[in-house]
Amino acid sequence: MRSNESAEDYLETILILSKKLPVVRAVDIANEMGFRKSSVSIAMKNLREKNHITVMDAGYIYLTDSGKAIAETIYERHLFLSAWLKDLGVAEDIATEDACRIEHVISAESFAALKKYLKEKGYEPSGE
Amino acid sequence: MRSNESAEDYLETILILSKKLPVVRAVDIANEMGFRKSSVSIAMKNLREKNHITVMDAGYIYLTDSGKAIAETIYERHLFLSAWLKDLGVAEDIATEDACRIEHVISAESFAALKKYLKEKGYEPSGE
DNA sequence: TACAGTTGTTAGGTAAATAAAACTTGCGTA
DNA sequence: TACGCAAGTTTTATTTACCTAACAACTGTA
Repeated sequence: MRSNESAEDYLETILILSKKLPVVRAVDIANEMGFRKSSVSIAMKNLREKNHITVMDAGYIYLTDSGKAIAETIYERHLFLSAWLKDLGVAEDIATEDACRIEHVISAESFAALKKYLKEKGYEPSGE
Repeated sequence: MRSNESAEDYLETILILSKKLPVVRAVDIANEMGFRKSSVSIAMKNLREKNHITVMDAGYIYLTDSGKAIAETIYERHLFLSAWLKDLGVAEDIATEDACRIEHVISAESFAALKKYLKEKGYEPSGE
């Protein structure tokens, strides 16, 4: 249903992997997300055409400014949303799963309101 | 992306229309959701095959017990989620749009936690 | 050098959800 | 009765996102 949920997920995964690995390749993304290499290959072609990533000759994938902006927006939502759910008493794994879905559909306005609320409560998510 | 988001939306719309109209027809659903009659016709066929609705000879659409259960679950989430967002200071129209999306992706566990939180704050959504 | 393993791409296919177009059916009214 | 409109269905097409299978290119090692 959602417009760019798939692309957002790939970009977020690239951001997360780039924090863990020296370089990010298509196969790393496939392993992380549980998709086939062919699916990742096509997704990377789409992200390249939209100028959200650049791919080196060796196959190393880097976020462009626009790709990084999207990835960081989604990742920040993920951190705050999972924190909010854990704050409500939800188990960590379920909070994480829900954050993975809600992060793609919540509006900027609603997220800003949640972030303000959490910050007033003194919460600052790790990983920021 | 989600498994049943489309079916859930149709069922919720049927529930809401049944509160407003004496009978619910496919064309009413099409008008309410902004989809074509053909799309609704195919969606109703799918809901019929899953026994979530029954359709009278005159074209009147009724929820079965299973269809009503799904519709009421989603609609309850809608009411609480939009209330939560308004409580956080989000404008009503945006809170409603966000609730329409989040209601399909939040887990039962997380929703129960939010509901408990809102009830402790004394909130009881209208329309329940 | 030859072979095996890894990586990435391409081609073709499937499923879900919606749209467009053409059709049937039924109803009301002139 | 005949016309016209509203409602519903069917068929075909499109888009998105995934799959499998086949293959090319590179790397390391025997």
